[in-house]
Amino acid sequence: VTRQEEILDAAISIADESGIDAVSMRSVAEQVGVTPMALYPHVGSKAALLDGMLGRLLGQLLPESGTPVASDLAGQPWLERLGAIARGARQLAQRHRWAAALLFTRPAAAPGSMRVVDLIFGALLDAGVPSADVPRMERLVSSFILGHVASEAGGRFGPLTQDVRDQRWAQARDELPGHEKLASTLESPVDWDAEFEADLRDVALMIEAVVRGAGG
Amino acid sequence: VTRQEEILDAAISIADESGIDAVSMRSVAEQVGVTPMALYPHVGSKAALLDGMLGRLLGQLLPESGTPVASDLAGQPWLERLGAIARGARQLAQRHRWAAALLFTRPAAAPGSMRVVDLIFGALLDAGVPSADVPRMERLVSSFILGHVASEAGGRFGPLTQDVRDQRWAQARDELPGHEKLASTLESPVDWDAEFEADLRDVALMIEAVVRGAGG
DNA sequence: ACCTGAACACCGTTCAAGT
DNA sequence: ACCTGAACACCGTTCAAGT
Repeated sequence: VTRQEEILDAAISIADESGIDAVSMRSVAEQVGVTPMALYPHVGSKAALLDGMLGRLLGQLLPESGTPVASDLAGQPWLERLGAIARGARQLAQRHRWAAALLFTRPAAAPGSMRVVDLIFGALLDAGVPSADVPRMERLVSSFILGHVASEAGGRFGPLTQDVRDQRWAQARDELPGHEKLASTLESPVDWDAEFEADLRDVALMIEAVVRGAGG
Repeated sequence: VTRQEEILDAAISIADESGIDAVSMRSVAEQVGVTPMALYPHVGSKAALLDGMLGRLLGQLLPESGTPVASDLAGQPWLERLGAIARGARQLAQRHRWAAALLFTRPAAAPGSMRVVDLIFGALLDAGVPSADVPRMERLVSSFILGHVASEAGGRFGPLTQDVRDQRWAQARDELPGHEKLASTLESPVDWDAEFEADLRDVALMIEAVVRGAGG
């Protein structure tokens, strides 16, 4: 474990416990047991620190090639491999709620992120998606996964506060006809694990439809 | 135009010109021509200011019900309506690059966001999606739209720097077989407008597949 | 009701200095 | 090579005071 990794892990643990806003050069330095200025030779700047934190997580998203888990994955059909990546991303976002938002703004130059893209490329090729469409479909699929995962982590799917619920129904009668039609369905609680699996099935339907459309 | 709206618009224009990090109570106050503390009675806090900025944009995403544009939309087939929402969201993110990331973390209690959800509900119902699946499909579709739009705005799809490109190809031969197979395709530049339209077509394929699966 | 000014406890980062 | 300490130009927010 290098000194840099030690610093990144300290920053990650602060972010996990107290949120990304609690990560400051001063708080990280204190956790490492050093002066804020001592971090700079190792991480460069605050922005580079955030990049490094994300890179370290992405390195852990999928197992290193050569490990038993990696070869288990290699033998699976394309849909299993895609699902494993999606579930891994969701798990990562659940464990590190601050990370999801960063994935959009940091161009993901981290080596780990390119391996993830490559695995999706491979799954789509095996599914029969035409080469010309694979890069676009990779962006489509990863946008959905990231969007879903960031929505869950960020609270976009979460329960509204009571005031907002009341406001919602006061408004519903005239301006929100869709909500009114779905009133009974919207009452029941949601099983988010089941929803994610159902979404993955529907994404698979989409991929198969694209393959059919291209195939003939 | 209330004083609050004047403050929100000042903050939005600062964010558009200099990024969301440039929005501070001090910078907004200066633009309004007032002391930082004078903002508090109107916007409450920095966090509420960000919520207000987002709410103001969402109010502009779709036309008020009753306007000509809104009734034009009402007469269209479901796919056109869905496309109009998606294109509106993309346009909003292009004009206000800072806004996309906030949409994940602010539970979107703004009245504007509920109208958008309702329009998607309506489109999915008209498409023939079973009521029980509509809320989930709304989250799936909006997650994709948000994910795509945030990726474009945040630079996740953007061109890598030259160093990273070189690193990529050094790595490609052994660990990135997918990239190697797609080498020729990955060279050509991407038409992002066309990609978004192609994605919308594929999302429509998915919705139709779900309808078929449920229908019999 | 609306605004000001001073103050407090924070930031990221530079610079000169230590060992 | 690695770390420290003081300093600079910023933050969001509280509080007492003004009109």
